[in-house]
Amino acid sequence: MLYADVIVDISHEKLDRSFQYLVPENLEKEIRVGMVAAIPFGNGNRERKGYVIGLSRTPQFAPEKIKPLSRLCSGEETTETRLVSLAAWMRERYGSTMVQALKTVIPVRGKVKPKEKRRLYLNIDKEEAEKLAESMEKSRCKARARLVRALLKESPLDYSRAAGELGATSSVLKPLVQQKIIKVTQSEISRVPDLAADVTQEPDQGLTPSQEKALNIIRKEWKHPPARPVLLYGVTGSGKTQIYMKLIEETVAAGRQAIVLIPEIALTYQTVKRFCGRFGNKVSVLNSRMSQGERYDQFRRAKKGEIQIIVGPRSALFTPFSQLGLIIIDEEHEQTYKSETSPRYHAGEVAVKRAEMEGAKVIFGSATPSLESYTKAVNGEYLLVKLKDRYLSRSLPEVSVVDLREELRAGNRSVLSRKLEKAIDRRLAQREQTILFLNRRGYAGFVSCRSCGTVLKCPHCDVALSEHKNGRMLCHYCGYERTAVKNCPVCGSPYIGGFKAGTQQIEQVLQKKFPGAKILRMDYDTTRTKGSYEQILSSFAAHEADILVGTQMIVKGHDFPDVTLVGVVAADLSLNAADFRCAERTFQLLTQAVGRSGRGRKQGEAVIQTYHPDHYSIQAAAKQDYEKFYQEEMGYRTLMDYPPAAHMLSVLASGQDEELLEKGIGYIRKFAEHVSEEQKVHIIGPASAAVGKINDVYRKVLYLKCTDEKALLELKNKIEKYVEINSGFRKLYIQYDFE
DNA sequence: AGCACGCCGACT
DNA sequence: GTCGGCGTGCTC
Repeated sequence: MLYADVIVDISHEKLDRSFQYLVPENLEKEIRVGMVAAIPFGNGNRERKGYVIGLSRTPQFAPEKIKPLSRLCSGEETTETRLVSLAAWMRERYGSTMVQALKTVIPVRGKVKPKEKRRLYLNIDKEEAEKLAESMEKSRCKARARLVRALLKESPLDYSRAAGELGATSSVLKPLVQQKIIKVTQSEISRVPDLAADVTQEPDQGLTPSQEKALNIIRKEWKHPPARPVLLYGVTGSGKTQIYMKLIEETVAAGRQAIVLIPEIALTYQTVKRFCGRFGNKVSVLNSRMSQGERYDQFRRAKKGEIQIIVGPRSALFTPFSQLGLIIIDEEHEQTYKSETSPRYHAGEVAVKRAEMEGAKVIFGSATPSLESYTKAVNGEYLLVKLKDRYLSRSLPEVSVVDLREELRAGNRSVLSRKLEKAIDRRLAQREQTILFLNRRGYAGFVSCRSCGTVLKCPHCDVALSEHKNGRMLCHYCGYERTAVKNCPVCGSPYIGGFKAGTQQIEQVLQKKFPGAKILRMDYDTTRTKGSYEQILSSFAAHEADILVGTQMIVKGHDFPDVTLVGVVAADLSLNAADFRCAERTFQLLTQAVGRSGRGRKQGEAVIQTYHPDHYSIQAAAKQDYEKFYQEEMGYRTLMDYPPAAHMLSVLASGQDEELLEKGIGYIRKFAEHVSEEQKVHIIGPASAAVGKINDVYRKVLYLKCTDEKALLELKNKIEKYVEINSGFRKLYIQYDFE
């Protein structure tokens, strides 16, 4: 007896789980996970569509009550079935529930009603309706009367409003419709977002010889299977986007579709503009501020073939194109490609998998490839294509590194070194623009005691509180708030205060030093409202200000031709994070920041301020030398058994009962030790997670390192089973994450 | 979502 | 008693 786990294709939260069906013997050989099946559902055994998400030999439900499924719908593969099998692969690869995986892959099966809006009309004239309502009130048809009265006041009436405010359930509505008193229409309301109104037609400018050369290498690789994914490594400003566009054009011309992933839509406003300009109504854009419904509409348009290209963040990867031909992952090294919620998938990996399933090609692009991708390229798993020249042979900026310790010794206590200050002054005199980059958000960051080192923390979340302008202390996780302290709560010292290096301070310092300069600030505070990103960026691009001060968000993918100076205020801020990838992140941020300078006709300059001028990530970034950085960093990863030298799995357990949590994760450790005896698995922890407590839920983490990826995956599966079988883990929530 | 079941008020 | 509206709960 073979049973199939099926998710019913009805959008309702209560049905958001699987149901078991018996597989008829003649279908046993044919059925696969991911197929769509017709199933009898509910009391009336109405036929429904369902996704097969699992197969097993054991019934989870009273066997006599399990109905057989009627038939398999699609012999041939459809977009949906492929996406469902992709979800099945993700479930296995990243360790999540099938429902979670399916939800990420086939979105918007939930509260938001799909595309159409149901509306109710009165089908009889008003007098008649008035009489009818009266007679209904007299008889006991109160709910019906309510509905008719509402329709007398307002016609048409939204079905959602009728169902919500008036409590008109189907058993109220249905008889009225049958008696032809009320008419229901299903009008389609398309929520097509207004693409950047100021899109300008971008002509095909033609390619430089080095771009042409890179294109030919890619075309050649893709001509003959197996077509490997391509890692396009091009220095900042080398014109990767033009290569993407050419490849997209060819894909669309061949009757296939393309997905372009970018880190965060709002950050690459200019990129979006360029795509819209080049491809017009063939392209659609998804962004993270869009509602679920808007997103759903775009997916539906893609499915119907109304668009050929989609540009969007991570989730755009699951656009249901029927003939997917190309997936581009721009700024491939970005952290946003890794999902923060279960399944904790990496868009790059999933892209390769989806492409493999659908016969599409993948291209990764970056000026600072992640160590993972570059290693794969070095090993020949990806094809490495280099773009070494800047577009139109503009040269890279001149970079200098300033030792902040020296500055202090020389008596300069300002956040601006003498060198940086002079450089800004020169730019102002020449009417050129400056970008100052600070890798920190908010006003003052954490507050610490200069005498004993105590840091003020949130009592619920175990993270440092940040001081805000109004003098209050805030927790950025749970919103806990308290007043500022005058004395250290531990040693009583009055020397307690913030680490003064926020964007606001820098703005104030600049204002004082250069009273005539126009300054723009861009950070989480100034970009909270819709459209403010675009406003600030276009204002700066139009040279309406001389200096732009901001956090990481300003260093990504913008072209400001008048910027000839980039200053990194404190490179150490990202270098001292408690994370094995902090050197990589620092190198990436610095390289990208430096690359913002001198993208126009004039030669650019960059100044990096730091307390660690000799660190290899800073040195390599200053010289824009990726190879050098890669060698150094890979040495460190290999020495420490960190990815990509080894593979690492983190097991995050969380729960409200701290004691139970400690016990549970201890058992997992013991189990892992026991199971992996023969393999060389290093187990680290358990330790408190980076954020040890969120909203009074404790979190502990266990790290498992192993050079053999398959062995680690197997170990994860075993732990998953172990946790499932033992009821002691019922009150703990376990998440898996391949780093 | 859509169907059956059972409660409850009104009328024979 | 009986009829029928209307809320509730379940669906492998």
